[in-house]
Amino acid sequence: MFLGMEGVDKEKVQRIVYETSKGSKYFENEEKKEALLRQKIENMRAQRAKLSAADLSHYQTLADRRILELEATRDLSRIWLHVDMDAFYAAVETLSNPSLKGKPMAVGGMSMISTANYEARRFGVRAAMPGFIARKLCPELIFVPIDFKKYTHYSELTRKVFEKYDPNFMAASLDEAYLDITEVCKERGMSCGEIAEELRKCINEETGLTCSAGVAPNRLLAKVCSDINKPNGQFVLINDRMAVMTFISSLPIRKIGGIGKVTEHILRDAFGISTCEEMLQKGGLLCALFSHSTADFFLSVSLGIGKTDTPQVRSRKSISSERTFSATDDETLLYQKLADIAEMLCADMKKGGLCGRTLTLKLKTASFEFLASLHLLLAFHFPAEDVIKVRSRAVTLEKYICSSEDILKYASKLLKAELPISLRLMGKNSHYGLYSLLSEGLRLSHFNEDNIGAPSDPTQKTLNNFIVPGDLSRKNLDDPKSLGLDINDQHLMNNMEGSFSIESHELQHYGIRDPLDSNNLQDLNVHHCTYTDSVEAEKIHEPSSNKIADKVITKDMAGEVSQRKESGLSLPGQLEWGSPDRMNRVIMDNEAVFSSEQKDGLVWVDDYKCSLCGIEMPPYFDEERQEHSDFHLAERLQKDESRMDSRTSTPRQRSVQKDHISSQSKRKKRKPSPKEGGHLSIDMFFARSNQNF
DNA sequence: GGGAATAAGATAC
DNA sequence: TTCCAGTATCTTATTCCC
Repeated sequence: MFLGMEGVDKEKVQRIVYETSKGSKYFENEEKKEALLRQKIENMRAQRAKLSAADLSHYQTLADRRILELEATRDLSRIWLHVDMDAFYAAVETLSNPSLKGKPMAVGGMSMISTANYEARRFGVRAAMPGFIARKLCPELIFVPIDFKKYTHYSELTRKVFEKYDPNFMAASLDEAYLDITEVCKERGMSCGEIAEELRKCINEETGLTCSAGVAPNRLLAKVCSDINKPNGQFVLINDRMAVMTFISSLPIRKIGGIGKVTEHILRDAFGISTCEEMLQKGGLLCALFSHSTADFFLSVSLGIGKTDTPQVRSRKSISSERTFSATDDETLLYQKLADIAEMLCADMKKGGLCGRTLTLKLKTASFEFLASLHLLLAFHFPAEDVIKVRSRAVTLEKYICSSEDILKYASKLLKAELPISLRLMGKNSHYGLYSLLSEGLRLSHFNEDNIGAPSDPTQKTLNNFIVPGDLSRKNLDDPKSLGLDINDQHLMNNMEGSFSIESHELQHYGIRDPLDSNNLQDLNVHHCTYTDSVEAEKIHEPSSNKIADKVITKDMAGEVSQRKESGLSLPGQLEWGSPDRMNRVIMDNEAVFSSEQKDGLVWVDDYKCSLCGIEMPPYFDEERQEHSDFHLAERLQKDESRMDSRTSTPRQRSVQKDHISSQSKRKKRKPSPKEGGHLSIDMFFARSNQNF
């Protein structure tokens, strides 16, 4: 039974959650993800159907052998205790404000709640639920803001107690820990149940909080056990093989740490597996259709085998900070947010005494929006493309960094290379095709814990080692000009002494500018430059001493021109060779780069009917016609963009790909990723559980 | 082929 | 009214260089 779920009207909860979230971007995104999952399940079913009797027999033999091997590793010599604090954050808040006792309360805000007390859970309010939905479920719900300082304090109190029972206990989070109580049981001549009881009592005395405990021969099982008599209870699974097998056989797979919603769905719908016993019975099938490590995990789980060793101190591998905000494409704001995040990250780095050399920028983009002021345009329905997308861009530096200045410096370069996020076609009254940012995050990894703060010289070769000095075809991110940074960005880019470069396949993009690359638009928009300035800027970017690159540019550009002509797309790059009229227009409008009816293949049939969609618009609707044309172009570019996006993933790679198309490059073909319809790999789902349990 | 770097996707709390 | 977080970890896949 789920803790605190007694008396919950599940149907009512589901209906309210559905009605409240229906139509939101999040909801649409979830639906897309579910559709994708269904497709993957179908693929797995199809693969299963292809297996012959001989195949099945072969894999069953493999599974049987593996089961024997795993059985041989079963260790029943240790006693593990998993402690889980009951509704930790909420309980701490109630402790510091007793008037909350007995009232439905949640810790968090309107956008997200972290924990709900048991009174609130009876209304269906859960952790990781948006506050506004929680309030719909329970209008009298009291919201308490998160106060990590408080929780950390109480967490430390619990850890002092844990230490008495196992000095090497493993903290899984602020409110969870694993303890090996084998020795303490022996030393004090107490049963594991008695020790668990005493520990829980001690925690309650020290903190005033209650917790639940699970005792079992390994961590995987101990975790499952601590959930059984929650809250303020415990469950003991004795160290006996039969007891373990009986316990595990009827256990729903979802109760196992590492089997989440997706895995449960796959196992249930593709293989009819809902319990661990069924998982064991269908071991052959699992060996046939999953990777070795995944099948291994499934089999060991179904035998109730988990980790029993106390792992070496595992040091942290990365540290990150991210913030979500309301969707925006305001670059000044984005840089400001980035600066804030860099500050936060720096503070955390200093707290942990860490320095890292790989910086990763994470961007969450919102869907295309189609806003139009003209009612005529609203006659068309443009389905949103990708609803929410996460991009990450990383760079590995030669030196270790931890200061907010350094973090911001390199983070700004990464962000700059991504901007503008939006593919904008600004008409006078309309605003089409727009990506805006929902969140930014920064992560630092590759720590140098031995030499904190000091610039060091890692023995590993970095990409920088391969950059030939003076090879300007490789655009160095230390050169603000090479990224099209304007004066306003300079405040973010001082102290440019650090070496910072990017991979060669990406560099092509910088050396040879893609006429369709939005960064070009950025140059035009941000610099407010004239055509001449633009060409000058272009010259700076180009490898003046690199004849080969010059040739490539010519060839690629020519390829692009002919391609564009064939496809009927306009070519912003043509500005540099094209008609003076168009150049003037860019100088004047500074934004309507793409405007041209002919270029997107649109013709006004009989002078009033759009050849592409049939909408009728009289000749004197000048502006409307122009915008209508832009609209078709936006649609086309988006299709282009999403097609490229599904094949490659980064704008840089897209650009490179385009270059390759035109230059007939012999670059290797990429294997389809799982995203592109390949076999679903869920190894990663279990990596952590394998590690932890 | 191996190692390193990069990018994306997924899980858990 | 509000309209779905933040942090850490791991795997897979790809590309490049040695």
